[in-house]
Amino acid sequence: MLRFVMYLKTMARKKQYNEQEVIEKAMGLFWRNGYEATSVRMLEKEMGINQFSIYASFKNKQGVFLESIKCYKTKVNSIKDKLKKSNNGVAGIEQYFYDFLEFSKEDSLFKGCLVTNSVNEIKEETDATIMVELKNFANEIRDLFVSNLKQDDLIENTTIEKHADYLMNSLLGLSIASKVFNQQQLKNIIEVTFLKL
Amino acid sequence: MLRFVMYLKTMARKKQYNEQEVIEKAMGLFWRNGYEATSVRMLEKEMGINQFSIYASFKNKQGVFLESIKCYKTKVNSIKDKLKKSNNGVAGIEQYFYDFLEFSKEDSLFKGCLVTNSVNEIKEETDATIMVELKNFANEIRDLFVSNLKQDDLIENTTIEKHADYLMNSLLGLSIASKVFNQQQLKNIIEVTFLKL
DNA sequence: TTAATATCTAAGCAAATGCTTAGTTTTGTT
DNA sequence: AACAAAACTAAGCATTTGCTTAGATATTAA
Repeated sequence: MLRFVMYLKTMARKKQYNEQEVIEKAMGLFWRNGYEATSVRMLEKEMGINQFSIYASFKNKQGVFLESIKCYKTKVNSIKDKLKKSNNGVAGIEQYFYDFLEFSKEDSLFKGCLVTNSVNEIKEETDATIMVELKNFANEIRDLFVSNLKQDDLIENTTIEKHADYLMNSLLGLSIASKVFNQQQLKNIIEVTFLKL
Repeated sequence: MLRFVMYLKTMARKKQYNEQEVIEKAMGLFWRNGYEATSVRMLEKEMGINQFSIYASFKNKQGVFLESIKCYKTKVNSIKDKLKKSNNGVAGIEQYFYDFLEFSKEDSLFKGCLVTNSVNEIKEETDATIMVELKNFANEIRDLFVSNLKQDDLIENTTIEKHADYLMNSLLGLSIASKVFNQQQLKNIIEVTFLKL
């Protein structure tokens, strides 16, 4: 109550930007560029707002990055949800691989997975917060693999966890492979990965 | 001849460091830290020589990095040669996966593959030279996979190339997975990867 | 209209970046 | 012993880094 009154009392000029919108742009830059190689000046230009506003809204560069990861996660949700609802076992997982490739492509450039790229850059000791965030993300997808694997009778229950790890590894690989190999090779990779499942 | 005389004439003070030795130290730093996050001051300390010497020997930071990649390649040769001589098909490749994990481990920390890490950091447009270098490296290992796959009768000749891509993808994945998953999971990944080959 | 205050612009800060230079030291040749 | 020249030290360069601050502007409640 008191707080509400105080808010009204101190309410003044409105923000001229939408935090969600500018974070989406920041995310794109981090995705293309990586964390270290993205400077606050570059963020300014990309987000279209002044440094003051960046720091007012997100505290610091790491804050912008953490929000970008959150934003990335919600974007990934579109293909994650599809997998969640698929209910067709391994086939659904295979489709997820193709969906990921499409998702990570901008024009003809493959950007990989923002989270995977970050795992490579962030050093556990100095940025434990971010690393925990990243490991959680990987495990969320792994869990979806587990539940889809259970839908088929192809894989023994005892080896489902192993197969989930196997599939996560292939997916992580694809994040890098997409930057090095051509489209046909990427298709081959997915094909062979699921060949004997 | 003339050149030799000139060399003798201008011969003066000797270098107080061995270029190969200091590059090995630089490589270790890049491997642990990545390219962007490694500053010339850090290189100074790690290599144990002054900035002047760094620039005299390697031209610039990128020069140090390129030499580090070369150095990394010769280090990898130890396990690559083992694979080359193995002559036992898929089993030899599987052993290479384990050898790589051991090779990329420092104390209890997995550093991944320096080249793979770099692919993630370097953007094709700005650092084309390095990217070419990295793609070549990946293809060299891929070629070894091809020739080992041919040693077995397990895989049809028509699908050997596909399987080589598949294995390269798993290996790339392992470079990241080793930073996120535990030892048992890594073992599971390799096990399943080779289960039906 | 006016007072209060959140948000803006733009200039500025110290520190770190990659790289260079001036000047000293060490070495080999004469 | 004296000279020439490569290799050293250490200071310094311009630029960029992440972040802050002073002051102008806009918006709301009274």
